[in-house]
Amino acid sequence: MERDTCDAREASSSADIQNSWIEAQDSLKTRLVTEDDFRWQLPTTTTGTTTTTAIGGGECCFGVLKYVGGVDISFAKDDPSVACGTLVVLDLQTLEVVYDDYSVVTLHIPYVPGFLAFREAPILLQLLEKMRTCDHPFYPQMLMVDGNGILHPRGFGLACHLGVLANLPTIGIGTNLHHVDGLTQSTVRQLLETKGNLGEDIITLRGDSGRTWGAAMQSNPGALKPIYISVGHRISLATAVKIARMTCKYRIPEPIRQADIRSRDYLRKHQLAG
DNA sequence: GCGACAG
DNA sequence: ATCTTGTCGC
Repeated sequence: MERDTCDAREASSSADIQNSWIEAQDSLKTRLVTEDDFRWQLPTTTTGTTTTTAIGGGECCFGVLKYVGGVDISFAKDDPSVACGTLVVLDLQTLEVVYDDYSVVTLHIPYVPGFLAFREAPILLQLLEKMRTCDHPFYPQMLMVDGNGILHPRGFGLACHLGVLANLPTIGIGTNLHHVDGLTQSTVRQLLETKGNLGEDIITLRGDSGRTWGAAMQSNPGALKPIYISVGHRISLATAVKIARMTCKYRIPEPIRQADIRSRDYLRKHQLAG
């Protein structure tokens, strides 16, 4: 049990770890699907009521999107390593929570920008797996994630990571812009302002390279601050935006908002926050 | 060298 | 992410 007085012989430096993380991201990224790849269909909303798209006049062959999942993690105020992962499932028609589950763990991996998944994905995957292995009838048909999808330095954020590993369609929702490919808050603000005069509340996030990274949407009529929507896995940006719109009761899409609120409540109620 | 950097 | 109550406003 010799006590080291210096870090010279550490097994791996943080640079080594980050390089291994980059390799893992690049490897998982080969399995990423950025187009619609699911068997359900979106409900089509008409004025006031929600109806399903008619197929052959009868019942839909593959079902309609009904169970939308949301995941988030909150942290204890005094100890940032104590985290509560939360999975909720909402009924898309009513936006009511029909399932929720929580897992409090101690995290040993720090948050490093660009590598959020290595800190947060394990606990969230565990919650999904628990639900899937018991064949829960409300297992989500798709998942909304608090964090970006392809809007990420290497095009593989938390939403992609979770989508690939859980083999679920996912959408990334960010509250703040992770600057990538020349995109900045000020450019987004300017573009939204211009679009706003034309009655639009959304812009496509196109970087200097010409690549489309996602969309910025002013989901709350009054507020200027947008949310950042990006493709996670097995879903197109157009579909992701539609679903984000359908689930926005307030600024943050309801599945994520509920996961966020309940996650924090859970820590409070269990007096794990201090 | 300096700033930026999802949660 | 978290520390934090009420408060101003639509």
